[in-house]
Amino acid sequence: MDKLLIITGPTAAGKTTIAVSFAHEFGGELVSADSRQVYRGMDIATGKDRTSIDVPIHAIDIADPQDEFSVSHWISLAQKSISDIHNRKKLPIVVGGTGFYISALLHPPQSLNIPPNLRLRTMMNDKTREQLQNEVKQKLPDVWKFMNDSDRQNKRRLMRKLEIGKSLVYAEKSTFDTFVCGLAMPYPELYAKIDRRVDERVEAGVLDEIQRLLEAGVSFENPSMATLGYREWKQWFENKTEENKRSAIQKWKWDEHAYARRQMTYMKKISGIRWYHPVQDIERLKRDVDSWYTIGKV
RNA sequence: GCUGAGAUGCCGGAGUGGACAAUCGGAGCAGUCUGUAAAACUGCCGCCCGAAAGGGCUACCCAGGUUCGAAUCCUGGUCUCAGCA
Repeated sequence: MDKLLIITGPTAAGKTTIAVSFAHEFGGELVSADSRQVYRGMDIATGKDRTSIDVPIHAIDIADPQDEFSVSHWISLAQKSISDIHNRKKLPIVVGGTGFYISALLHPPQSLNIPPNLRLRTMMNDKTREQLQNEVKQKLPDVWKFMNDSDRQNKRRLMRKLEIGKSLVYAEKSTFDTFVCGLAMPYPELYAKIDRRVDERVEAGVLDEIQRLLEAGVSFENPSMATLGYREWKQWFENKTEENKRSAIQKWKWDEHAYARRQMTYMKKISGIRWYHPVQDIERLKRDVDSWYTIGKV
C-alpha cells in the first residue's frame, strides 16, 4: 500500500517545521490540509510561510477569496496531488489543521458528491430556524430523529440535511498506509505561542494585506474573510482608531485560542492519531515515523 | 482640602428592599460535526452534595444599623475617578 504521512494538530503547534524536516529526510512533498491557505492573496494571517518551506507544497493558492470553496474541492485536489506524488516515487506529507479535511481524506464521505443546491440555499436562507426545523421534521423524520440537539439548532446543518434529502450517506475506507501524528501542547503554552504569533503577524503587515484584498474587490462578507486574522479588522477599517486596533488584536488572539480548542475537540475523535509534543517528544516522533516508513510498523 | 460620581463574580457591565448565586457580553472549560469546518451550532461557568429535581454553604469594598427580609435603605470608615483648589 502506498504510504501517506499526515501531520496535524491545533494552530501554532509547529506542524510546518516538522513537516518540512520530514520532507527532507524521506524525500517528500507537502500537501496542505488547510481550508484557508487555499486562498490566493491571504498569506500573512493564514501562515503561508514561504521562506521556510523549501520543498514542493500542494493545495495552496488554488482559489480566489471570492470563490466558493469546500472540502469536496480540497479532497479531489488532495487526492490527485497524493497520487501524483506517489507516481513520482516520493512520500506525500499531508500537513494542516483542518481536521474535517483530514478525516474526510481518511474516510471520504459519500455525501460529498451531493453538491450545494444554490437555489435551495437562497430560498432557505430567509427561513427561520424554526421553519427549517419543521421542514426537516416533516420531510425527513428519520434524519431528525438522529440529529442531536446542537445540530438541530444549527441552521447551516439543517439546510444541508434538506439538501441531501433522502440520499444514503456513508463513508469509504482509506486506501493508504497512513501514519497520522498530532502535535499538541498544554493550552497555556499554546496560547502564549499564539499570542506571540499574532503580534508578529501584525508587525508583518496583515493590515496592508487586507487593504490589498479590499482593493481587489474582496469584502468582509466573503466566507474567506471569516478567517481569523481578517474578520477581526472589519471595525478598524471602518474607523481606524488606536482603540479599535487594540481590540482587534485582542479579539484575534482570543479567537485563535477558541479555534485551537475546537480543533483539539475535533481531532481527539479522529481515531488513530498519535500525539506528540512538538518539542519534548520530538525524538520519539522521529523514531516512530522512521520505523513506520522503513520497517512498516511503529 | 472641598464638591460631585462610584466601588458588583476572572474582566467589562446590569440590577437599586423580597421572584438574586445575581440579566447580558467577554474570557475560560466541555462538546456537536459527513460540501461554508480558521465556518456554524450546543452545554457548563461561586463552593459542596445530587444523574436530575433539589438541598446546603459563602457572596455584591469594610464595620455597624434599620427591616420578617438588604447587592439594593441609613451611619461611619477605606479606596478610585472627575471638577474645583
